[in-house]
Amino acid sequence: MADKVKLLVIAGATATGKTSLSVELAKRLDGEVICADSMQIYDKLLVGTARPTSGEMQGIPHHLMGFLAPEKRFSVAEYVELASKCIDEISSRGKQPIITGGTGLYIQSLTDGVKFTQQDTDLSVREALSAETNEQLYERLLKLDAEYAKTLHPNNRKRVMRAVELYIQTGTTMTQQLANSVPTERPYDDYIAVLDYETRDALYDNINKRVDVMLKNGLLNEAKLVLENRESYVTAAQAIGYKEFFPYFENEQSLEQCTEKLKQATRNYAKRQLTWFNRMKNAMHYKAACAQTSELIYNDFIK
RNA sequence: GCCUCUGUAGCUCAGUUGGUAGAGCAGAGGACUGAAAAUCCUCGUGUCAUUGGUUCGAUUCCGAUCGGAGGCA
Repeated sequence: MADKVKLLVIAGATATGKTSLSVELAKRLDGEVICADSMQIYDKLLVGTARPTSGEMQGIPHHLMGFLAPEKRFSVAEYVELASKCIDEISSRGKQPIITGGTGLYIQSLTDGVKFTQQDTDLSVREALSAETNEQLYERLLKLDAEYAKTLHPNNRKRVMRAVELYIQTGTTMTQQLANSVPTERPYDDYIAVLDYETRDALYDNINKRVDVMLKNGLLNEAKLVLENRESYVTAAQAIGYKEFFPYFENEQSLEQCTEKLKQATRNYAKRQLTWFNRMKNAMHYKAACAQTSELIYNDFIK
């Protein structure tokens, strides 16, 4: 019990100030930051993913940021593996690991210590299944794993397909995986702080302003890059902040329209993040609430 | 000044052959185990511009008034 690594996690929706807060806490705790963000891991995409600049990092080492070519796919399983190693490595040097990011799935899987079923990267099954309709896929899943199928809506194609794929490739059903993947004991002595604003309006206001700043910082150049490579940037092209400008480049919509669309998409995304973190707040391991000041989190963490 | 079209949910618009109305988007809530910034689910009462008339009954038909758009002078 005592030899568990102490882990600080700074979670929260986009534009809640995770970056500056984690740098501040890293300074006080002699720590290093590990990214828990599904898009900031990619190289070449800085402005749109709000990756911290070297100025913002203030000399604090940041890991798992911009290390992957945008052409590469990535997955939670890989994330948990890489982040775990990173935590151990930082901790072995006597530094405090700090996880910072907004991808709920990554954070939860890491802190719960989810053990994913061994599976090779093989897209052939997925490709083979892609010809089937939602109904056909759902029928298939009902036969393989009715229990899990009942928790999904037939329209949720990606999830249905993944569950089928999991079984075909590994012989394990999703129900089995869910039952066996979470260890009874959490791997880290973790402390999760979730950042938020007093009101929804304040959050949305900040998001809108940040989009305007991104545009001044050259967001359109990155968007153009993503547009030109949208075939190969499989995962990265899904990032919010690029695809919204495609209609502008294709002379279908004005820059203003696209900018509004981007602000809206970001607000919608923030809402989804809030839902995720709200659920985490209700779980046992959640400890701090709505703290925008480093003081509160710092004092609570070092207890 | 005249003519035509138009005024319905925060926005864009359907619709009611007269029995008080519904989509998309926005917004709110939720789910989430190898694409997760992805994907998916649930939630729709609003003086149907105002005001008279016809009618058992008008948002729907007729008139007037006030907005808006276009056309002709």
